[in-house]
Amino acid sequence: MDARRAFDEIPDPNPVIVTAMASGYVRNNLVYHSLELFRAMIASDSASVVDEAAALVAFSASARVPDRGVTASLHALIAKIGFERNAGVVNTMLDSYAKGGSRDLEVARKVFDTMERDVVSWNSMIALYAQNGMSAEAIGLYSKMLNVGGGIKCNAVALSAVLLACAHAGAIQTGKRIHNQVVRMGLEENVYVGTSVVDMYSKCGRVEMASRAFRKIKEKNILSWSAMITGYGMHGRGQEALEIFTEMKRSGLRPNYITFISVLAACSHAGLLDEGRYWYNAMKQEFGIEAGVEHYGCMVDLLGRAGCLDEAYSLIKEMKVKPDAAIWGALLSACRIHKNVELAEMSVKRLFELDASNSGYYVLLSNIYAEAGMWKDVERIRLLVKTRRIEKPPGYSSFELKGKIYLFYVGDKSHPQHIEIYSYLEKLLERMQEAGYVPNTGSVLHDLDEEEKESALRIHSEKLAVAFALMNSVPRSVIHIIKNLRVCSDCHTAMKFITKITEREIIIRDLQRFHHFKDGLCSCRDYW
DNA sequence: TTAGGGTTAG
Repeated sequence: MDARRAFDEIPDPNPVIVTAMASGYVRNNLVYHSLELFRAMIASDSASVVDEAAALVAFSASARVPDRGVTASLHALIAKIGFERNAGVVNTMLDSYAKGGSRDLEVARKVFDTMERDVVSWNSMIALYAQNGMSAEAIGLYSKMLNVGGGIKCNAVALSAVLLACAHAGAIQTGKRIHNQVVRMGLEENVYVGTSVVDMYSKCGRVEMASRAFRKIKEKNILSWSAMITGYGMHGRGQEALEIFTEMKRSGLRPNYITFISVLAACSHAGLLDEGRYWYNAMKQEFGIEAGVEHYGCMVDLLGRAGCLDEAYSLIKEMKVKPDAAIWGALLSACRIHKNVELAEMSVKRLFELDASNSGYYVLLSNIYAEAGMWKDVERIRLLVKTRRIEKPPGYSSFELKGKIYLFYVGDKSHPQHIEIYSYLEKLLERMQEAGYVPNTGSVLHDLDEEEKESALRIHSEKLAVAFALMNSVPRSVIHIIKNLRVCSDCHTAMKFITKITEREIIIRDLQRFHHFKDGLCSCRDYW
């Protein structure tokens, strides 16, 4: 590096020069070299020569390395040289605690609570919560900022951070409130805020609102377009996703690695087999983008679900990158749809070599055996789960009522209204069965007798959440449910009957995509 | 010759 040679020739570099050198390292991703300079400063006890700028550069460097020790020694240094009240320096430290490898949000919060906060401090803390999936904390802190923030007003940065939290939680009511604030502040055209609004509405099930917000963004960048493509894709509206993609290219923007993940995922959700194949090839030939593991994942999913299991398997075999668990998982999932036990067993073998701790794969394989009536193998998998001490993340569904998020776990009885919810659900099930609903017991894991299987299905979290929503929401309003796993096929069928009987619209976001249930039909046309 | 916070996939 030329800069380093020049730096070494300076006999007694002052802090300005040291800082410039360190910052050069950070820009070139040579973070450790940068930190080395600051370590030397700390060690030589020359704290007096470290100025504010140097401390800022040091912390932004430490935010990029997984070394909590560095952040901690810098933390000690700023106290020593009297920068602990300097908002600029402390804000950067706050960020480095949470963004460095330690992901130490608790320490970050402690720093936040004791510092003299300015608008950047609030925004950083809200963003850190939002980026780490702690939506309730992010939304709560945003409200706190407006109420007790000592006159701090929200700005574009706070809005995009809190919108991310709403998107993650599927908090449509809060999201709409924030959107109103965006409109009042005239920030609809802002590319950061606008893109966040698009993302929020997409992930809260309102793709039309997302589209309207998208049109208002003045200078759309690649992220705005990708967000809109993803939005249509998640809702199974593959053709519209492709139209946006075409429009993006016409506007002069070049699609990148992530854009193609959005495009291929959209094809996969909508079952657009030919289009998916076409864009997969064009990605390399026309745009020079080498397929990454995520693109292969989309293609295996697309081919597999369309029933081209052999082609999906061949694609995996010819991959230039090492297939990861998600790839074999996509094939396994396709094996379930097309009831291919043999290929499923092979996929699982490869899966367990990569990641034997993920409960999802055991459940999937067990379901495949169960649907094939191979109960002995189901039992074998259950034992494996036990002996390997595999922990299942509990399945839950959530529903937002008057701005508050209610969570329902499988068989949940913790809700104060649970007796009413269960009896409401019983009555609903009776009416559904009169209308022709037959519980699909094939999706039950355990080797239970038929009656037991039926009662196991009744208490799935999405059914509980929908019952609660029907009991408490405004009549005729659309019901939004967020689920942390995939919807099972019985719940999918049940929702269709529920919309028919109650004449209500239900939108469920699961781990993969959206299902819009209306008048006894689902937007996915049962392709999922 | 230096300086803190925000948006896209799965």
